[in-house]
Amino acid sequence: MGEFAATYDFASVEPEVLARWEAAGVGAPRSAPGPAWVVMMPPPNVTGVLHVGHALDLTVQDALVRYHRLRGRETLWLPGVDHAGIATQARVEEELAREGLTRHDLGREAFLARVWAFKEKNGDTILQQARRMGASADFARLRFTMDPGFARAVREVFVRLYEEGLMYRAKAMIAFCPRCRTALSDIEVEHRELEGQLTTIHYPGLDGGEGIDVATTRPETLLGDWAVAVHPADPRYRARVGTQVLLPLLDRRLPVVADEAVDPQFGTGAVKVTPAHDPADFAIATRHGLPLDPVIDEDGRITALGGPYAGLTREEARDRVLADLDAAGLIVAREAIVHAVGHCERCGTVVEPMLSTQWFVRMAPLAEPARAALGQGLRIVPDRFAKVYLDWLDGIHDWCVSRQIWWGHRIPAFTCESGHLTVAREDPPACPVCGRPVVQDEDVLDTWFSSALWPFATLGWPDATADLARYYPTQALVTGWEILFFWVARMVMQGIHFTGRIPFETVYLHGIVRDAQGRKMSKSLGNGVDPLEVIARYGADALRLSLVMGTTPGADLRYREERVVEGRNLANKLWNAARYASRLAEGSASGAGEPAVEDRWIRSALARALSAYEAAMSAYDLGEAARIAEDFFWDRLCDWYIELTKTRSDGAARATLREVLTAALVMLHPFVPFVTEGVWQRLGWGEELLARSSWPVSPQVDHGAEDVLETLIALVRTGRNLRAEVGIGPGVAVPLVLVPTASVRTGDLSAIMSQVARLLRAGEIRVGAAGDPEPRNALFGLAEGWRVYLPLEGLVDLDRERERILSRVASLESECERLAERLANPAFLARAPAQVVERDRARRAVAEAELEAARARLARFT
RNA sequence: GGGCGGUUAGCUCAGUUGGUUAGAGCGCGUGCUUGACAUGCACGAGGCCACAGGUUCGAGUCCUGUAUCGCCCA
Repeated sequence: MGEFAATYDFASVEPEVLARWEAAGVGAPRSAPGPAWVVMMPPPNVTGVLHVGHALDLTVQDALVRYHRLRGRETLWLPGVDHAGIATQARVEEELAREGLTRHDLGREAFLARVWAFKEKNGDTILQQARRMGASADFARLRFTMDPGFARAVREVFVRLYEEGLMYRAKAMIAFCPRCRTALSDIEVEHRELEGQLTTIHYPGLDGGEGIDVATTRPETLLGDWAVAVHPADPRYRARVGTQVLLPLLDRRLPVVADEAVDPQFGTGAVKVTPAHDPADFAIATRHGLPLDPVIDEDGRITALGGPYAGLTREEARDRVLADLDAAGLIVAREAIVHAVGHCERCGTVVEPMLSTQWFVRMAPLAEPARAALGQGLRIVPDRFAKVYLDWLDGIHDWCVSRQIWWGHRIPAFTCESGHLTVAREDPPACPVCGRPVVQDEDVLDTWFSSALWPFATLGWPDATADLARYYPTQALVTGWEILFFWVARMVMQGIHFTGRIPFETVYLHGIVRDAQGRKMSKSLGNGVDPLEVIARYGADALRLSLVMGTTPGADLRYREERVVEGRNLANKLWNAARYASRLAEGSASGAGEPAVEDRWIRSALARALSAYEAAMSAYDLGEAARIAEDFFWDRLCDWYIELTKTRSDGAARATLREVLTAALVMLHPFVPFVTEGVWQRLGWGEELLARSSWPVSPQVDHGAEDVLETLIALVRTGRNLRAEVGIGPGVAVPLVLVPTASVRTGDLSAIMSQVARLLRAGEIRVGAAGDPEPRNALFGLAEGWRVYLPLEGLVDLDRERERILSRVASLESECERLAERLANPAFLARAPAQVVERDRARRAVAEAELEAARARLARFT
């Protein structure tokens, strides 16, 4: 490995480090005692390219897995790809459309061959990009949700659920997307508030009756009406229940029925009943034995039931129906109304509620154990999502899992001419009941149905494999909160049902990455950020750090380039600290090993940083851990420790720097793996790979050294402040006089005096005794109870200096007053914890001593 | 309609079980070619913690309400 250049060049170091990791197989699990730490990568879509949301998800997982690897656990991060039924099929159909073809022109088999070809070509794009981000997954174990083994697991699950009565086929109201041309589950429908029109239509009475006015937001569905319903207790309509009215435009006779489900407050209190296209209407129709014929087909067009309107789209039909009603004088009123309209979550098309025969999973029996799992082995981070999870389980609906597309796991259900239904693990050659030929169900399963098996089907289930025994259940599942229901909850249900184990201990939910203005990234806005482009400009470490820092679990975060720059700067700082350390190591050590006070202090600071870091990591607060590590490295290690030891080259200084810099590299490695590894290679201090090195042994906290350094830092800061106050540049050595007040904590400054002098660029330095006279014409400051004087004959602006001391006196006075007041309060003394009282007493002592010193200075100031 | 979250420095955000005079980065001002780093160093300015009540010896933190922005569910 090369030398240290003056600035860090991520463009050359990152690929070099990546090659080294891949050659060493860093992602492969290495046997270690104790349980393995496992995380399953949420499989990205086979159609996808890496976006910044993946980048966040991958960064979090990689940071966790690298951390646990460094802690000595056997780790497995299993990557994969999802076949993404509807999305992938749509992509290939788009390709075909450019050739003037549809999937029906090809036929099912040829079409699927084409999709597989697409998958082979594009399938691992995201995972290749994930590697470039430093993702230390075990790519040798890459899984695909349509692999033969996975397909077997999906089929096994389907058959078992069927055998257990949890999978059934039924005619029910489902949501249908006319554009995707498939049924959807209820949670794939996104409700959007839209401005619409509430149209009140007059349905004429029959045989001279007065008729009824009904209100609707969907006038076109009138063509599919089979009744008008009113509330049984509604006095306005009670007399008309049992009579008939005439459906406008089609002259169909409709009964007036009474049903509790009608809200008398809404509209006119009378509703039209379109049984095949509204869940509430369907319920009414079932109760009253009405026909259920559909009026809108799977293309979103009017069926033959609509008579002259047949073949029109829903939108066209609405316009025509309204125009015709208007012409007939049957529109009573129109008013604007805001109402929720269901849209296809994927393509945005208005979904059509439709009566249809589909496969469903009975969810209530699966939901109950998933509910109980929370708090008994399952936790969600952040925990406020626990309530969302529970609420959803409590109101769960049966899951429509059949999809009218070709790309996916085909439903293993077979019917013969006689209508016997067979659901089987192996394709039956003939009907087991009557021996006649069978045909397989045309539909495929919802992609999420197979995703729900991800944690165990990837490990070989239903076989009892060694991997399954070793790596299941897993430790964490990292994903965005937006798929808590779609994926996470269903994994919990299926995991418990089929393995008897909760599939992961912790669900870590992160937010979505928004643009700098807080807007969702989208293709139409063109505000998306391409992670690869960011990596090309700033390096993968910079991107990773920007995604982890300044974020909290569950909260959305804004992408800001400034933060990426911050990451790049940290990488450069790490590089340069290592560069300094390698230079220090070059010459021979002068003198041996008694550690100086700053050596003891930095090790104490390391102890504190390690313990805070570990606590943050176990709380999955990665942003906090990263901040702790960065702060230790940059503030404590670079700004103070290295500066304090620049004149030393003794054995203790070298050993200490090596120890604390190593620890800083290890702590930062999960977040910025490339630069830390690159630096480690060049330092050659230990293990071949930092990624596989071991966790630092924590030193002891050293209170004595901390007290001394706290004083040192305060003195230096105060001195620098005074220098800056009068604009004395670093070229001028100034004299310095330190005089203790009654309350100093560190009375003996001899150990640090030369350091203070050097960091302040002080010339002559004198430590006085408590009673010493005040120097004349000196700048005055206070630090940790010490009076700090810079005697600068001729350079002191007397008025300004008096002003400054006056303001210091004022602030000390208010502090003393505040503390005195508090300490005089009997309630405070009686109820506050003893240590709080003690601490405030000590504070008062310091403040009073400083106030006295400041007043004395003011009094003698000339 | 039900629920959740945000509101803290010019900007983006931290702030653990209530306990110093509320922090960081960026930005801003001033000064520095200090022998790792100007992708850097030092010093500084900048906050009625959305608002109003309440609990408490003590509230950015807990409770109630209001405003406002966003999200989820129906």
